[in-house]
Amino acid sequence: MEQFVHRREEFFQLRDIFSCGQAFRWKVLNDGSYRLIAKNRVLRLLQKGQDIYFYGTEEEEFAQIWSDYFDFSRDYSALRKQLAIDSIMCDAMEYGRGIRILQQEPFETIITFILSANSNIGRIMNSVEEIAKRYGRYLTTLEGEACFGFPDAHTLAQVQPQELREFAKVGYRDRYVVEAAQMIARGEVCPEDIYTMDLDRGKKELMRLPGVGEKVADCILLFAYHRRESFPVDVWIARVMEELYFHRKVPRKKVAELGREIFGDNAGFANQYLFYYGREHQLGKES
DNA sequence: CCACAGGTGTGTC
DNA sequence: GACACACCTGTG
Repeated sequence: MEQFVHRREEFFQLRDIFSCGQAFRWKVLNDGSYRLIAKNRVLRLLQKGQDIYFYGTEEEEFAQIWSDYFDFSRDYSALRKQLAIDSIMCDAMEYGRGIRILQQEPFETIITFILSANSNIGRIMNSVEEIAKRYGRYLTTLEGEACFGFPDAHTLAQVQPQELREFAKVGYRDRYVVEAAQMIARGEVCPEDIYTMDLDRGKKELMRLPGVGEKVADCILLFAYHRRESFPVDVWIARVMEELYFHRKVPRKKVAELGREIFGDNAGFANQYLFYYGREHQLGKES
């Protein structure tokens, strides 16, 4: 019998957590459970109502690794009360009831969000999968499929950009990925240091990496460094905010500023609820 | 075949 | 600092 850990949580839905655009290495299996690859480990998650079963781990590892990864120490009930400032947020939070912001690994998050620029979730997931298959460590085989971890900076630093383009279909982002990995491998940018920086300083540091602009830096800060005040503005968030809050066209930079003003310290959570709600309902799109 | 989606980098004013 | 435009691939 495979080892597992059981938790019961009101605000936790695998579907919401994985399809809200923050993570790319998950898959729904035949029985409706989810397979997640993270931290060079494979986890299988099964949810029945508010009961969540984490297969392939035990209490000690769960406490050490997965508890923080799934943000178990946060009181989502209290967070939701703080964010219930208007009917828009209430609707968005009801729709994305089970969203949690994951605490993912910095290097993997940096690379996957470099790939995310000017792309879409399906394509990003394919690219990341191919990169792991080719350069990552073999972990285990699940339902006949081999699972690989995400490679480290030293490994990706030695890859030929052209190879990445051919195998992983990353397009012109090939050199961004390799050059960013090289800067990190050389210690020019140190992902660990960013944990201790304030938001602006951390953002500036990340933006030294090629392919990392305002939006990607904000995503990395939110999804890897758990900076909940970060407010990434992509095309969806811009549309949702313009349609629901501003009722006019607003420049990206201003949307980010206003988002932080409206939602304060929990702007990142508001952002995720609104993104998920807006994108699923195709809000603000013409025709 | 063509249109469209999607952030960043670069070049121009 | 504001803008236009190129960049690559998948999908409709």
